[in-house]
Amino acid sequence: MPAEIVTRFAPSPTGYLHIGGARTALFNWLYARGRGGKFLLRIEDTDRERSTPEATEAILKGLKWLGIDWDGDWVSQFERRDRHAEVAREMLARGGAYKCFCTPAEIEAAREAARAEGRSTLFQSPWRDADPASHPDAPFVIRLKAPREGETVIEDAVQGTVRFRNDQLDDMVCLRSDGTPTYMLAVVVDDHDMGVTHVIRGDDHLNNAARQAQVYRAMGWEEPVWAHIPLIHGPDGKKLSKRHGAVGLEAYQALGYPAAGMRNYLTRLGWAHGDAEFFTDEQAREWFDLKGIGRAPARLDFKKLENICGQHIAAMADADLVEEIAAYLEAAERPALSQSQKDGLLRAMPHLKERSKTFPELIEKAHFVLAARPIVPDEKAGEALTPVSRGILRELTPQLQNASWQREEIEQAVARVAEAHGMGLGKIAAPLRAAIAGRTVTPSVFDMMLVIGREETIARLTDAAA
RNA sequence: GGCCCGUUCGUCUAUCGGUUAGGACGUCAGGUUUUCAACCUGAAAAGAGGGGUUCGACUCCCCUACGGGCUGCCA
Repeated sequence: MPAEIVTRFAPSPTGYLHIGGARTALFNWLYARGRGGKFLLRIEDTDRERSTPEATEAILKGLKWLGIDWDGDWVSQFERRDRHAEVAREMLARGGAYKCFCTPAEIEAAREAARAEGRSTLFQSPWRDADPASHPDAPFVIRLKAPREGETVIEDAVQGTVRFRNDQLDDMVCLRSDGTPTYMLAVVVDDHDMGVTHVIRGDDHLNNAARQAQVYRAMGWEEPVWAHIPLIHGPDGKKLSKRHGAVGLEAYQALGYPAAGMRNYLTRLGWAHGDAEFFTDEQAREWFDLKGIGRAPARLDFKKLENICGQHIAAMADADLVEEIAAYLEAAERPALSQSQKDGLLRAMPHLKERSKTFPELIEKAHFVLAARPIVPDEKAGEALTPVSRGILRELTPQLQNASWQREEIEQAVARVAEAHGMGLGKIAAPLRAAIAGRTVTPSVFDMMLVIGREETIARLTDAAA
Protein backbone atom coordinates (compact mmCIF):
# COMPACT_ATOMS: atom_id res chain seq x y z
CA MET A 1 0.00 0.00 0.00
CA PRO A 2 1.29 3.47 -0.83
CA ALA A 3 2.35 5.66 2.03
CA GLU A 4 0.40 8.72 3.08
CA ILE A 5 -0.03 11.31 0.37
CA VAL A 6 1.73 14.61 0.96
CA THR A 7 1.22 17.63 -1.25
CA ARG A 8 2.36 21.18 -0.87
CA PHE A 9 1.89 24.69 -2.15
CA ALA A 10 5.11 26.64 -2.59
CA PRO A 11 4.55 30.25 -3.65
CA SER A 12 7.21 32.92 -3.69
CA PRO A 13 6.26 35.97 -1.64
CA THR A 14 6.78 38.67 -4.22
CA GLY A 15 3.37 40.31 -4.25
CA TYR A 16 -0.15 39.09 -3.72
CA LEU A 17 -1.53 35.58 -3.91
CA HIS A 18 -2.09 35.14 -7.63
CA ILE A 19 -5.46 33.71 -8.58
CA GLY A 20 -3.68 31.00 -10.55
CA GLY A 21 -1.55 30.18 -7.54
CA ALA A 22 -4.67 29.97 -5.43
CA ARG A 23 -6.04 27.38 -7.82
CA THR A 24 -2.81 25.42 -7.65
CA ALA A 25 -3.05 25.49 -3.86
CA LEU A 26 -6.65 24.36 -4.10
CA PHE A 27 -5.76 21.40 -6.30
CA ASN A 28 -3.02 20.29 -3.92
CA TRP A 29 -5.26 20.76 -0.91
CA LEU A 30 -8.15 18.89 -2.49
CA TYR A 31 -5.93 16.03 -3.56
CA ALA A 32 -4.43 15.56 -0.10
CA ARG A 33 -7.58 16.20 1.90
CA GLY A 34 -9.63 13.89 -0.25
CA ARG A 35 -7.25 11.07 0.50
CA GLY A 36 -6.51 11.60 4.15
CA GLY A 37 -3.10 12.99 3.29
CA LYS A 38 -1.19 16.05 4.35
CA PHE A 39 -1.09 19.45 2.72
CA LEU A 40 1.96 21.59 3.49
CA LEU A 41 2.82 25.20 2.87
CA ARG A 42 6.28 26.43 2.01
CA ILE A 43 7.17 30.02 1.26
CA GLU A 44 9.91 30.20 -1.35
CA ASP A 45 11.69 33.26 -0.08
CA THR A 46 15.22 32.55 -1.22
CA ASP A 47 15.19 35.62 -3.43
CA ARG A 48 15.93 38.14 -0.73
CA GLU A 49 15.64 41.07 -3.10
CA ARG A 50 12.02 40.47 -3.93
CA SER A 51 10.63 38.63 -0.95
CA THR A 52 8.71 40.63 1.61
CA PRO A 53 6.96 39.76 4.87
CA GLU A 54 3.90 41.63 3.62
CA ALA A 55 3.66 39.35 0.64
CA THR A 56 3.91 36.30 2.86
CA GLU A 57 1.15 37.73 4.99
CA ALA A 58 -1.00 38.28 1.90
CA ILE A 59 -0.54 34.65 0.88
CA LEU A 60 -1.48 33.38 4.33
CA LYS A 61 -4.51 35.64 4.45
CA GLY A 62 -5.61 34.66 0.98
CA LEU A 63 -5.41 30.95 1.71
CA LYS A 64 -7.31 31.38 4.93
CA TRP A 65 -10.04 33.28 3.18
CA LEU A 66 -10.34 30.57 0.56
CA GLY A 67 -10.70 28.06 3.35
CA ILE A 68 -7.45 26.25 2.63
CA ASP A 69 -5.71 25.03 5.76
CA TRP A 70 -2.24 23.52 5.90
CA ASP A 71 -0.69 21.03 8.25
CA GLY A 72 1.86 22.30 10.74
CA ASP A 73 3.64 25.62 10.46
CA TRP A 74 4.53 26.98 7.07
CA VAL A 75 8.15 26.49 6.10
CA SER A 76 10.52 29.26 5.11
CA GLN A 77 12.75 28.06 2.34
CA PHE A 78 15.31 30.71 3.14
CA GLU A 79 15.76 29.39 6.64
CA ARG A 80 16.68 26.03 5.25
CA ARG A 81 19.62 27.36 3.23
CA ASP A 82 22.22 25.55 5.32
CA ARG A 83 20.61 22.23 4.53
CA HIS A 84 20.51 23.10 0.83
CA ALA A 85 24.20 23.92 0.87
CA GLU A 86 24.85 20.68 2.69
CA VAL A 87 23.12 18.73 -0.06
CA ALA A 88 25.09 20.61 -2.69
CA ARG A 89 28.31 19.61 -0.97
CA GLU A 90 27.12 16.05 -0.76
CA MET A 91 26.44 15.99 -4.46
CA LEU A 92 29.93 17.32 -4.96
CA ALA A 93 31.33 14.53 -2.83
CA ARG A 94 29.30 11.94 -4.72
CA GLY A 95 30.55 13.25 -8.03
CA GLY A 96 27.07 14.35 -9.04
CA ALA A 97 28.12 17.98 -9.15
CA TYR A 98 31.21 20.06 -9.78
CA LYS A 99 32.67 23.47 -9.08
CA CYS A 100 32.47 25.95 -11.92
CA PHE A 101 34.69 29.01 -11.85
CA CYS A 102 33.23 30.80 -14.83
CA THR A 103 32.21 34.39 -14.18
CA PRO A 104 28.75 35.67 -15.07
CA ALA A 105 30.36 37.92 -17.66
CA GLU A 106 32.04 34.98 -19.37
CA ILE A 107 28.81 33.04 -19.46
CA GLU A 108 26.86 35.95 -20.81
CA ALA A 109 29.45 36.51 -23.51
CA ALA A 110 29.27 32.87 -24.52
CA ARG A 111 25.47 33.03 -24.73
CA GLU A 112 25.63 36.23 -26.70
CA ALA A 113 27.97 34.67 -29.20
CA ALA A 114 25.83 31.56 -29.46
CA ARG A 115 22.74 33.64 -30.10
CA ALA A 116 24.51 35.66 -32.74
CA GLU A 117 25.54 32.51 -34.55
CA GLY A 118 22.14 30.95 -34.12
CA ARG A 119 23.55 28.15 -32.02
CA SER A 120 22.05 26.74 -28.87
CA THR A 121 22.57 29.03 -25.91
CA LEU A 122 23.06 26.13 -23.53
CA PHE A 123 26.14 26.81 -21.50
CA GLN A 124 28.74 24.11 -21.26
CA SER A 125 31.15 24.76 -18.47
CA PRO A 126 34.78 23.93 -19.17
CA TRP A 127 35.15 23.00 -15.51
CA ARG A 128 32.87 19.99 -15.69
CA ASP A 129 35.67 17.50 -16.00
CA ALA A 130 38.53 19.64 -14.74
CA ASP A 131 41.05 18.18 -12.36
CA PRO A 132 40.39 19.60 -8.86
CA ALA A 133 44.11 20.24 -8.64
CA SER A 134 43.70 22.87 -11.33
CA HIS A 135 40.99 24.74 -9.41
CA PRO A 136 41.91 28.39 -8.86
CA ASP A 137 41.34 30.18 -5.59
CA ALA A 138 38.33 32.10 -6.85
CA PRO A 139 34.57 32.29 -6.39
CA PHE A 140 32.72 29.34 -7.83
CA VAL A 141 29.23 27.94 -8.21
CA ILE A 142 28.28 24.33 -7.82
CA ARG A 143 26.70 22.92 -10.92
CA LEU A 144 24.82 19.69 -11.35
CA LYS A 145 26.79 17.21 -13.42
CA ALA A 146 23.85 16.25 -15.58
CA PRO A 147 24.02 13.31 -17.94
CA ARG A 148 24.88 14.33 -21.51
CA GLU A 149 23.67 11.22 -23.25
CA GLY A 150 20.22 9.72 -23.41
CA GLU A 151 17.11 11.40 -22.18
CA THR A 152 15.36 12.35 -19.00
CA VAL A 153 11.80 11.13 -18.91
CA ILE A 154 9.09 12.66 -16.78
CA GLU A 155 6.01 10.59 -16.15
CA ASP A 156 3.50 13.32 -15.57
CA ALA A 157 0.08 12.57 -14.16
CA VAL A 158 -1.45 15.33 -16.26
CA GLN A 159 0.83 15.75 -19.26
CA GLY A 160 1.64 12.11 -19.78
CA THR A 161 5.13 10.93 -20.66
CA VAL A 162 7.37 13.85 -21.51
CA ARG A 163 10.84 13.22 -22.90
CA PHE A 164 13.77 15.60 -22.80
CA ARG A 165 16.99 14.91 -24.60
CA ASN A 166 19.79 15.32 -22.13
CA ASP A 167 21.88 17.29 -24.60
CA GLN A 168 19.15 19.94 -24.42
CA LEU A 169 19.58 20.36 -20.70
CA ASP A 170 22.56 22.22 -19.32
CA ASP A 171 24.26 21.80 -15.98
CA MET A 172 22.16 23.99 -13.75
CA VAL A 173 23.61 25.99 -10.93
CA CYS A 174 22.71 24.52 -7.54
CA LEU A 175 24.72 26.72 -5.23
CA ARG A 176 25.52 30.30 -6.09
CA SER A 177 28.96 31.79 -5.69
CA ASP A 178 27.82 33.47 -2.50
CA GLY A 179 26.95 30.07 -1.06
CA THR A 180 23.21 30.47 -1.28
CA PRO A 181 21.09 27.79 -2.96
CA THR A 182 19.14 28.31 -6.15
CA TYR A 183 15.48 27.55 -6.44
CA MET A 184 16.19 24.46 -8.52
CA LEU A 185 18.12 22.84 -5.72
CA ALA A 186 16.02 24.18 -2.87
CA VAL A 187 12.70 22.84 -4.17
CA VAL A 188 14.05 19.36 -4.57
CA VAL A 189 15.74 19.27 -1.17
CA ASP A 190 12.70 20.72 0.56
CA ASP A 191 10.20 18.50 -1.19
CA HIS A 192 12.29 15.48 -0.33
CA ASP A 193 12.85 16.48 3.29
CA MET A 194 9.20 17.36 3.76
CA GLY A 195 8.19 14.01 2.40
CA VAL A 196 6.22 15.43 -0.52
CA THR A 197 4.84 12.59 -2.60
CA HIS A 198 2.94 14.57 -5.25
CA VAL A 199 4.21 17.76 -6.84
CA ILE A 200 1.19 19.50 -8.33
CA ARG A 201 2.15 22.86 -9.82
CA GLY A 202 1.85 25.14 -12.83
CA ASP A 203 3.06 23.78 -16.14
CA ASP A 204 5.52 26.62 -16.38
CA HIS A 205 7.62 24.21 -14.31
CA LEU A 206 7.36 21.29 -16.67
CA ASN A 207 10.76 21.97 -18.18
CA ASN A 208 12.24 22.43 -14.73
CA ALA A 209 10.94 19.03 -13.72
CA ALA A 210 13.48 17.35 -15.96
CA ARG A 211 16.38 19.04 -14.25
CA GLN A 212 14.91 18.58 -10.84
CA ALA A 213 14.46 14.91 -11.56
CA GLN A 214 18.17 14.77 -12.25
CA VAL A 215 18.84 16.03 -8.74
CA TYR A 216 16.61 13.36 -7.25
CA ARG A 217 18.52 10.80 -9.23
CA ALA A 218 21.91 12.23 -8.34
CA MET A 219 20.99 11.99 -4.67
CA GLY A 220 19.37 8.61 -4.97
CA TRP A 221 16.07 9.96 -3.71
CA GLU A 222 12.70 8.67 -4.71
CA GLU A 223 11.02 10.93 -7.26
CA PRO A 224 7.59 12.34 -6.45
CA VAL A 225 4.61 12.00 -8.74
CA TRP A 226 4.67 15.00 -11.06
CA ALA A 227 1.49 16.77 -12.10
CA HIS A 228 1.89 19.94 -14.15
CA ILE A 229 -1.35 21.80 -14.53
CA PRO A 230 -2.06 24.43 -17.19
CA LEU A 231 -2.05 28.06 -16.14
CA ILE A 232 -5.13 30.24 -16.01
CA HIS A 233 -5.47 32.81 -18.76
CA GLY A 234 -7.44 36.01 -19.03
CA PRO A 235 -10.74 36.22 -20.92
CA ASP A 236 -8.78 37.04 -24.07
CA GLY A 237 -6.70 33.91 -23.86
CA LYS A 238 -3.52 35.70 -22.95
CA LYS A 239 -1.59 35.06 -19.82
CA LEU A 240 -3.40 36.56 -16.87
CA SER A 241 -1.95 39.95 -15.99
CA LYS A 242 -2.89 43.17 -14.30
CA ARG A 243 -4.36 44.28 -17.60
CA HIS A 244 -7.21 41.84 -17.04
CA GLY A 245 -8.21 43.39 -13.75
CA ALA A 246 -8.27 41.25 -10.66
CA VAL A 247 -5.21 39.04 -10.45
CA GLY A 248 -4.72 38.81 -6.71
CA LEU A 249 -7.02 36.60 -4.71
CA GLU A 250 -7.79 39.33 -2.20
CA ALA A 251 -9.34 41.36 -4.99
CA TYR A 252 -11.98 38.68 -5.41
CA GLN A 253 -12.93 38.88 -1.78
CA ALA A 254 -13.17 42.64 -2.09
CA LEU A 255 -15.35 42.17 -5.16
CA GLY A 256 -17.79 40.26 -2.99
CA TYR A 257 -17.51 36.69 -4.22
CA PRO A 258 -18.21 34.10 -1.52
CA ALA A 259 -15.27 31.84 -0.72
CA ALA A 260 -17.31 28.71 -1.34
CA GLY A 261 -18.18 29.93 -4.81
CA MET A 262 -14.56 30.74 -5.56
CA ARG A 263 -13.52 27.27 -4.46
CA ASN A 264 -16.15 25.68 -6.66
CA TYR A 265 -15.37 27.81 -9.69
CA LEU A 266 -11.62 27.56 -9.40
CA THR A 267 -11.82 23.81 -8.92
CA ARG A 268 -14.03 23.41 -11.96
CA LEU A 269 -11.80 25.62 -14.08
CA GLY A 270 -9.62 23.19 -15.97
CA TRP A 271 -10.92 20.16 -14.15
CA ALA A 272 -14.09 18.20 -14.63
CA HIS A 273 -15.99 15.38 -13.05
CA GLY A 274 -18.44 14.52 -15.77
CA ASP A 275 -21.09 17.20 -16.04
CA ALA A 276 -20.88 18.30 -12.41
CA GLU A 277 -20.81 22.10 -12.28
CA PHE A 278 -22.04 23.00 -8.83
CA PHE A 279 -20.73 20.99 -5.91
CA THR A 280 -19.99 21.19 -2.23
CA ASP A 281 -16.56 21.01 -0.62
CA GLU A 282 -17.28 17.46 0.44
CA GLN A 283 -18.09 16.45 -3.11
CA ALA A 284 -15.01 18.23 -4.41
CA ARG A 285 -12.80 16.32 -2.01
CA GLU A 286 -14.45 13.08 -2.96
CA TRP A 287 -14.34 13.65 -6.70
CA PHE A 288 -11.09 15.49 -7.27
CA ASP A 289 -8.36 13.57 -9.00
CA LEU A 290 -5.45 14.24 -11.31
CA LYS A 291 -7.06 12.44 -14.23
CA GLY A 292 -9.81 15.00 -14.56
CA ILE A 293 -7.40 17.88 -15.12
CA GLY A 294 -7.37 19.25 -18.65
CA ARG A 295 -4.21 19.87 -20.64
CA ALA A 296 -5.17 23.22 -22.11
CA PRO A 297 -5.06 26.55 -20.29
CA ALA A 298 -8.47 27.74 -19.15
CA ARG A 299 -9.80 31.26 -19.38
CA LEU A 300 -11.37 33.13 -16.54
CA ASP A 301 -15.07 33.71 -17.11
CA PHE A 302 -16.61 36.17 -14.69
CA LYS A 303 -20.15 35.42 -15.78
CA LYS A 304 -19.78 31.80 -14.86
CA LEU A 305 -18.02 32.74 -11.64
CA GLU A 306 -21.00 34.89 -10.74
CA ASN A 307 -23.45 32.18 -11.58
CA ILE A 308 -21.66 29.63 -9.42
CA CYS A 309 -21.32 32.15 -6.62
CA GLY A 310 -25.02 32.90 -6.81
CA GLN A 311 -25.81 29.25 -6.34
CA HIS A 312 -23.56 29.06 -3.32
CA ILE A 313 -25.05 32.16 -1.75
CA ALA A 314 -28.48 30.62 -2.13
CA ALA A 315 -27.27 27.41 -0.55
CA MET A 316 -25.47 28.95 2.41
CA ALA A 317 -26.85 29.23 5.93
CA ASP A 318 -28.28 32.68 6.67
CA ALA A 319 -26.10 33.31 9.70
CA ASP A 320 -22.94 32.31 7.83
CA LEU A 321 -23.85 34.69 5.06
CA VAL A 322 -24.24 37.62 7.42
CA GLU A 323 -20.86 36.81 8.87
CA GLU A 324 -19.14 36.51 5.52
CA ILE A 325 -20.77 39.68 4.31
CA ALA A 326 -19.37 41.50 7.32
CA ALA A 327 -15.92 40.21 6.39
CA TYR A 328 -16.48 41.28 2.80
CA LEU A 329 -17.38 44.82 3.87
CA GLU A 330 -14.15 45.04 5.80
CA ALA A 331 -12.11 43.69 2.89
CA ALA A 332 -13.79 46.12 0.53
CA GLU A 333 -13.22 48.95 2.97
CA ARG A 334 -16.91 49.68 3.19
CA PRO A 335 -18.74 50.78 6.35
CA ALA A 336 -19.34 47.98 8.84
CA LEU A 337 -22.80 46.73 9.76
CA SER A 338 -24.39 47.73 13.05
CA GLN A 339 -25.97 45.05 15.19
CA SER A 340 -29.47 46.07 14.21
CA GLN A 341 -28.48 46.05 10.57
CA LYS A 342 -27.13 42.55 10.99
CA ASP A 343 -30.37 41.50 12.64
CA GLY A 344 -32.39 42.95 9.82
CA LEU A 345 -30.16 41.37 7.22
CA LEU A 346 -30.50 38.00 8.88
CA ARG A 347 -34.28 38.33 8.89
CA ALA A 348 -34.38 39.29 5.23
CA MET A 349 -31.77 36.76 4.15
CA PRO A 350 -34.11 33.97 3.05
CA HIS A 351 -35.57 36.29 0.44
CA LEU A 352 -32.35 38.01 -0.50
CA LYS A 353 -29.96 35.14 -0.96
CA GLU A 354 -31.87 33.46 -3.73
CA ARG A 355 -31.57 36.47 -5.94
CA SER A 356 -27.99 37.62 -5.46
CA LYS A 357 -24.86 36.52 -7.22
CA THR A 358 -22.40 38.57 -5.20
CA PHE A 359 -22.38 40.33 -1.85
CA PRO A 360 -22.51 43.87 -3.23
CA GLU A 361 -25.55 42.84 -5.22
CA LEU A 362 -27.16 41.34 -2.14
CA ILE A 363 -26.48 44.48 -0.15
CA GLU A 364 -27.93 46.60 -2.89
CA LYS A 365 -31.12 44.57 -2.80
CA ALA A 366 -31.15 44.81 0.98
CA HIS A 367 -31.05 48.56 0.96
CA PHE A 368 -34.53 48.75 2.38
CA VAL A 369 -33.50 46.85 5.48
CA LEU A 370 -30.11 48.44 5.88
CA ALA A 371 -31.29 52.03 5.44
CA ALA A 372 -31.38 54.23 8.53
CA ARG A 373 -34.81 54.67 10.17
CA PRO A 374 -37.00 56.52 10.05
CA ILE A 375 -36.93 56.33 6.29
CA VAL A 376 -37.11 59.76 4.78
CA PRO A 377 -39.61 59.75 1.95
CA ASP A 378 -38.70 61.15 -1.38
CA GLU A 379 -41.30 63.84 -1.82
CA LYS A 380 -40.89 64.17 -5.50
CA ALA A 381 -41.42 60.48 -6.07
CA GLY A 382 -44.28 60.47 -3.57
CA GLU A 383 -46.17 62.96 -5.66
CA ALA A 384 -46.62 60.38 -8.31
CA LEU A 385 -48.48 58.01 -6.06
CA THR A 386 -52.10 57.40 -6.77
CA PRO A 387 -54.79 57.39 -4.08
CA VAL A 388 -55.53 53.80 -5.01
CA SER A 389 -52.06 52.54 -4.19
CA ARG A 390 -52.17 54.31 -0.86
CA GLY A 391 -55.45 52.63 -0.13
CA ILE A 392 -54.04 49.23 -0.93
CA LEU A 393 -51.27 49.67 1.55
CA ARG A 394 -53.63 50.69 4.30
CA GLU A 395 -55.74 47.66 3.65
CA LEU A 396 -52.82 45.33 3.81
CA THR A 397 -51.16 46.78 6.85
CA PRO A 398 -52.98 44.77 9.52
CA GLN A 399 -52.24 41.52 7.76
CA LEU A 400 -48.61 42.31 7.19
CA GLN A 401 -48.07 42.87 10.86
CA ASN A 402 -48.60 39.21 11.51
CA ALA A 403 -44.98 38.14 11.70
CA SER A 404 -45.77 34.44 11.57
CA TRP A 405 -47.15 34.69 8.06
CA GLN A 406 -45.35 32.80 5.39
CA ARG A 407 -44.28 34.40 2.20
CA GLU A 408 -46.92 32.55 0.19
CA GLU A 409 -49.70 33.72 2.44
CA ILE A 410 -48.62 37.30 2.11
CA GLU A 411 -48.32 36.96 -1.63
CA GLN A 412 -51.87 35.68 -1.76
CA ALA A 413 -53.18 38.41 0.47
CA VAL A 414 -51.47 41.07 -1.59
CA ALA A 415 -52.68 39.52 -4.79
CA ARG A 416 -56.25 39.42 -3.50
CA VAL A 417 -56.29 43.06 -2.53
CA ALA A 418 -54.55 44.14 -5.68
CA GLU A 419 -57.03 42.27 -7.81
CA ALA A 420 -59.95 43.79 -5.94
CA HIS A 421 -58.58 47.18 -6.93
CA GLY A 422 -57.85 46.11 -10.45
CA MET A 423 -54.15 46.80 -10.00
CA GLY A 424 -51.04 44.77 -10.63
CA LEU A 425 -48.69 43.72 -7.92
CA GLY A 426 -45.87 45.75 -9.34
CA LYS A 427 -47.79 48.94 -8.76
CA ILE A 428 -47.78 48.32 -5.05
CA ALA A 429 -44.03 48.54 -5.06
CA ALA A 430 -44.20 52.09 -6.29
CA PRO A 431 -45.23 53.82 -3.05
CA LEU A 432 -42.73 51.80 -1.09
CA ARG A 433 -39.99 52.60 -3.50
CA ALA A 434 -40.83 56.26 -3.24
CA ALA A 435 -40.72 56.00 0.51
CA ILE A 436 -37.21 54.64 0.57
CA ALA A 437 -35.80 57.61 -1.28
CA GLY A 438 -35.87 56.71 -4.90
CA ARG A 439 -33.55 53.73 -5.12
CA THR A 440 -33.20 52.51 -8.64
CA VAL A 441 -33.27 48.91 -7.50
CA THR A 442 -36.71 48.01 -6.32
CA PRO A 443 -36.88 45.22 -3.79
CA SER A 444 -39.53 42.62 -4.14
CA VAL A 445 -42.62 44.05 -2.58
CA PHE A 446 -43.18 40.85 -0.67
CA ASP A 447 -39.70 40.68 0.76
CA MET A 448 -39.87 44.29 1.75
CA MET A 449 -43.15 43.86 3.54
CA LEU A 450 -41.98 40.74 5.27
CA VAL A 451 -38.97 42.46 6.68
CA ILE A 452 -40.33 45.85 7.47
CA GLY A 453 -43.81 44.62 8.15
CA ARG A 454 -43.74 45.80 11.70
CA GLU A 455 -46.39 48.11 12.93
CA GLU A 456 -44.41 51.29 13.21
CA THR A 457 -42.53 50.94 9.97
CA ILE A 458 -45.58 50.16 7.96
CA ALA A 459 -47.34 53.07 9.55
CA ARG A 460 -44.47 55.36 8.71
CA LEU A 461 -44.39 54.17 5.15
CA THR A 462 -48.08 54.50 4.65
CA ASP A 463 -48.02 57.94 6.20
CA ALA A 464 -45.24 58.89 3.88
CA ALA A 465 -47.27 57.64 0.97
CA ALA A 466 -50.35 59.45 2.16
C1' G B 1 16.61 30.38 -32.63
C1' G B 2 16.33 25.58 -29.55
C1' C B 3 13.33 22.51 -26.37
C1' C B 4 8.53 21.39 -24.12
C1' C B 5 3.10 21.69 -23.73
C1' G B 6 -1.52 22.67 -25.78
C1' U B 7 -5.96 23.30 -29.74
C1' U B 8 -14.37 20.25 -29.12
C1' C B 9 -20.07 25.67 -29.35
C1' G B 10 -18.21 32.88 -27.50
C1' U B 11 -16.46 30.53 -22.42
C1' C B 12 -15.77 26.07 -18.95
C1' U B 13 -16.16 21.20 -20.42
C1' A B 14 -18.25 15.56 -21.50
C1' U B 15 -16.71 11.93 -25.01
C1' C B 16 -11.72 7.42 -23.22
C1' G B 17 -12.64 4.27 -32.41
C1' G B 18 -18.94 3.57 -33.92
C1' U B 19 -23.35 9.28 -30.26
C1' U B 20 -28.62 13.18 -34.04
C1' A B 21 -20.99 15.26 -30.55
C1' G B 22 -23.98 15.84 -24.37
C1' G B 23 -24.12 19.49 -20.20
C1' A B 24 -23.28 24.31 -17.92
C1' C B 25 -22.44 29.76 -18.26
C1' G B 26 -23.43 33.51 -21.67
C1' U B 27 -26.49 35.08 -25.97
C1' C B 28 -31.22 35.38 -28.67
C1' A B 29 -36.77 34.40 -28.92
C1' G B 30 -41.20 33.35 -26.30
C1' G B 31 -43.84 32.50 -21.41
C1' U B 32 -44.82 33.52 -16.19
C1' U B 33 -44.13 37.37 -12.43
C1' U B 34 -47.38 44.24 -14.07
C1' U B 35 -40.83 45.85 -10.06
C1' C B 36 -35.36 43.66 -9.75
C1' A B 37 -34.23 38.81 -9.51
C1' A B 38 -35.76 34.00 -9.99
C1' C B 39 -38.31 30.49 -12.91
C1' C B 40 -40.33 27.71 -17.53
C1' U B 41 -40.00 26.66 -22.95
C1' G B 42 -37.38 27.03 -27.37
C1' A B 43 -33.25 28.52 -30.65
C1' A B 44 -28.50 29.66 -32.67
C1' A B 45 -23.67 27.79 -31.44
C1' A B 46 -17.96 23.31 -31.73
C1' G B 47 -14.06 18.88 -33.11
C1' A B 48 -7.86 24.77 -36.16
C1' G B 49 -6.13 23.05 -41.36
C1' G B 50 -3.91 19.07 -44.24
C1' G B 51 -2.26 14.19 -44.67
C1' G B 52 -2.27 9.23 -42.99
C1' U B 53 -3.79 4.37 -39.89
C1' U B 54 -8.69 1.91 -39.77
C1' C B 55 -14.54 -1.19 -42.13
C1' G B 56 -15.09 3.38 -39.18
C1' A B 57 -12.02 8.77 -36.43
C1' C B 58 -13.09 14.51 -32.08
C1' U B 59 -10.65 10.19 -30.16
C1' C B 60 -4.30 6.97 -32.70
C1' C B 61 0.24 8.86 -35.89
C1' C B 62 2.69 12.83 -38.91
C1' C B 63 2.99 17.86 -40.90
C1' U B 64 1.35 22.97 -40.85
C1' A B 65 -0.95 27.08 -38.40
C1' C B 66 -2.06 29.40 -34.00
C1' G B 67 -1.58 29.92 -28.53
C1' G B 68 1.40 29.18 -24.17
C1' G B 69 5.79 27.90 -21.33
C1' C B 70 11.05 27.23 -20.53
C1' U B 71 15.73 28.59 -22.41
C1' G B 72 19.13 33.12 -15.29
C1' C B 73 24.36 32.58 -9.99
C1' C B 74 14.57 34.61 -10.46
C1' A B 75 11.16 31.64 -8.37
